[in-house]
Amino acid sequence: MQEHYDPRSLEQAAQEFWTSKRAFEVREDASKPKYFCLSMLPYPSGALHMGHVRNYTISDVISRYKRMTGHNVLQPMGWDAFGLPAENAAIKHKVPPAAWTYQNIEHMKAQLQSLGYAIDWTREFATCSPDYYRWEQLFFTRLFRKGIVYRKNSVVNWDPVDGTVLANEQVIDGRGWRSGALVERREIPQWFFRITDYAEELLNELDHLPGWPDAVKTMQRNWIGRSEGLEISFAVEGSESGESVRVYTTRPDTLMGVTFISVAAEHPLAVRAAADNPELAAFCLECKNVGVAEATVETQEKRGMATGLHAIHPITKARIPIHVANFVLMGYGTGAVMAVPAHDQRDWEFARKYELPIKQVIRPLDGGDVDLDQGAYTEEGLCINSGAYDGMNYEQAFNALAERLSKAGQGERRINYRLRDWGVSRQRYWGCPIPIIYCADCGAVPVPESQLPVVLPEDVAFTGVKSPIKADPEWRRTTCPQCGGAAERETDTFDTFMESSWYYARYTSPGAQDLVDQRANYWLPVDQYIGGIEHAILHLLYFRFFHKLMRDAGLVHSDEPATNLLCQGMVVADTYYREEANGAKVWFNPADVDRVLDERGKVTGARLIADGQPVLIGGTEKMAKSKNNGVDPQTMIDRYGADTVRLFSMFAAPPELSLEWNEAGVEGMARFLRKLWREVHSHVERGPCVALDTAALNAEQKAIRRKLHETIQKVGNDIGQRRTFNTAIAAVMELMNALTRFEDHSDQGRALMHEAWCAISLLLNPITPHTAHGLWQALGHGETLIEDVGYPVADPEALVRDSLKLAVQVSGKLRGTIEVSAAASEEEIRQQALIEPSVAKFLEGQTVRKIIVVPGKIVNVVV
RNA sequence: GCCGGUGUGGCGGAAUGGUAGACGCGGUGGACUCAAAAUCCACUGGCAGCGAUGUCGUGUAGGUUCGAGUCCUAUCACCGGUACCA
Repeated sequence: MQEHYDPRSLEQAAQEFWTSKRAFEVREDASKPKYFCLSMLPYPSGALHMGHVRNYTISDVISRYKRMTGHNVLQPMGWDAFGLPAENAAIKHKVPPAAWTYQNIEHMKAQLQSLGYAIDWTREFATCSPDYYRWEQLFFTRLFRKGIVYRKNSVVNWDPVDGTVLANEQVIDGRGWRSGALVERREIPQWFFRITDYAEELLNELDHLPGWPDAVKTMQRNWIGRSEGLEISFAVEGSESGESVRVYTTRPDTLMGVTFISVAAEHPLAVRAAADNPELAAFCLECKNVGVAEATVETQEKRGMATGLHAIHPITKARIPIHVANFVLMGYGTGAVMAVPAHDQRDWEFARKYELPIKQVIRPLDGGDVDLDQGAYTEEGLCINSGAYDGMNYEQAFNALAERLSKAGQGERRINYRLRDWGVSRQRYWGCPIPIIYCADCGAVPVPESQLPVVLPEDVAFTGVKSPIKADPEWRRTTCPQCGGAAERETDTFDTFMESSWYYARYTSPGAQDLVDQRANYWLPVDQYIGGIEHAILHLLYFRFFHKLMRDAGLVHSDEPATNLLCQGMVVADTYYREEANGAKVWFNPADVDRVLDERGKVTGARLIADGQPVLIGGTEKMAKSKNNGVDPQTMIDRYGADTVRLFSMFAAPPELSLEWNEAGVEGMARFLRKLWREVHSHVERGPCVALDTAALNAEQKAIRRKLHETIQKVGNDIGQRRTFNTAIAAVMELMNALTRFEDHSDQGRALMHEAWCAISLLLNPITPHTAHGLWQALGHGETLIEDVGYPVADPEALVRDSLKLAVQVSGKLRGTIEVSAAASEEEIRQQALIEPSVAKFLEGQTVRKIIVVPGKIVNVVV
């Protein structure tokens, strides 16, 4: 055994051993329980960042642990290779998106391998490969025939100067990021998936996912947003054709309080009214001068304008003005809402601003007063000022109005979802081509299976604004699969959420001549899925939806893609900057900055190492290029070794919280591994030891052995059940501290130490597998694949205690502790607590009212 | 705006409603050394006290409970998502 801990040689040796054994290549094996451990598909952005390291280390710890508990573990890896950043890089660096992407993959794969993950690399793929996306195209054409996909108009951010569609993140303060032009909402035809047909199932199945975080399930429930209400028709005044405006409401009990109607700028009524009203036309145009992002629409100043048109209230027949409002969007619901300012806060503010009437029609159940000068009353209550409906509660009024309106043909009950159908068309080059051919005679025709894949050309000159396949008439030109006539290909590509919605299934079936084959039903569903919380809604909803589509196509047999989900927090770091004369901030990397401390170790300032001059401290933020606070994993691996980096990532915070990168902390982890190595080394140097005889141990030895087995129990539980790797590591550190203080070189003392060092090697193996590999070998086991050794299990006999320490409180305040026999009765504990001197002095002159004894924990004497 | 989350020493964090601050970092003092690095030992939430000890303390304000960091109500700050970033 080497005397000093040398991560470089240790890690190389372990990795070569695993590779030569093909240790992590797996196939279906009916004799073992399967375990599919999956990390979210990485985007090959250029270099591995700490977020990746954290994600894959969590996954690796769980994978190796599960393998050690006898599971057949699949841990795959691949690349989410299509996407916008490749196009941006192409513009900036004049490299084709494909070449840039492949380069990044090669680099990042080497980085991943240096971290020693137990990945089955034979299953790797990149989603930009035609061998992958051809099956996605095939599936799309099948869904087209089933009627799950359809085409309709929808709005996009349009940059009128560049003549291109912008992503929401490319719209900054309402302007295109490159051109600076004000963006416009523009309608274009796009392809959609009928995800709303699955809304009910996507909602209900959340109740059958106990292994998913509540936060994710709650967000998905709210996103789907199921509501029950009425869709009501208001006749438009003076319309000969019987035209009406339809609104949806979940508060039909407030119908008598409607004082105006708001419609979107694109609503047919608004368009008609604007035709002979230049002022209104200008306003409608202005309403469209804003991006499509919900956050933008909902935070802008609420504005509106009267159309001059009126609707007729279906019950009271009152004339109700119709307004255009900038916060109502066409295409979400009916593009029109009934406004009840007395009982809806947004309508109240709008009515106040434009001096529209506010009519109270609900009074509180408790009979209290409502002050409509302060705001809307939005709670449920009883109807007033509502004629025949006065005195009814929410449900009674809802039912009565539903019946009356539906009899009159003016409304009906409806279940509505906030969830909208999934638009999958993107007007971009670097994505999977949508396999549709447009024929003048036959319309939109799916590309036949025999002609798939529709390959995206990779060797292109891409300069920015226009997609090469849109610019190239030759690529577009084709013949109609139905009539053989001249036709054109679709030049839009898929949303990249498409590729990441089914990749997990493809991992199970490499080489299959369909999306998947029968192997998918051995591995699926995924047993543990791990990724960032930022994917809580979109990716995870599409992922669940796609699984149901595949199920309904007979490809997989489960209802949900993943039974357990772990959402890890972000990796953050300190930021440092200086302000330039023009107010611009220049950011400095934490590695280039020294912090100034006071005598208590509190940070009082910071200075740049290069010039010794002060820099400002900008707080702790997510590692990002824009703040120059990213820490390169490769530098850390080169400096400390992969195991130290893995250990710190798991130790610094529980997985769900954000992790603050701190190099001093990393040094602490390196120190721990060095110390562990040194301790095992000196143990091994003393030569072989005798077999452990647990019956022959003295009291001190028994206490150490109990500590050992308590730690074994805790670590197994922390890694296997609680997934709190930080506390598992802390427990091992605590054990090691106890062991180094335990200087007992007797035969049984050394045998006990041997048991302990062996157990620690195995306990730490999921987290620091290279070090564990070296220690296990040094402890006399030869070069072994530790994953096949088995995870330590606590010896119940070692856990037995003779006496317990109990805390004693007097009226809830801690006053002392007592040592009681493990067999002591409650009465004995009571007596002992009362005579304990530190307790008794607080009882003088007091009357003991009762004594609460919580077995094994605490005694509370209430006075 | 809306939905979800987080808030505990100088810092990261620990704590099935039961001894708040485990473990690590940082800091202070000491040992070893010609010296440094490495390593080892002791102390380290605030206040009062030589000390024993007392007292305050988990964003803020209330509440439930024998007992609240943990549960409830309100509120503030920060983070994530908000349908074309992934």
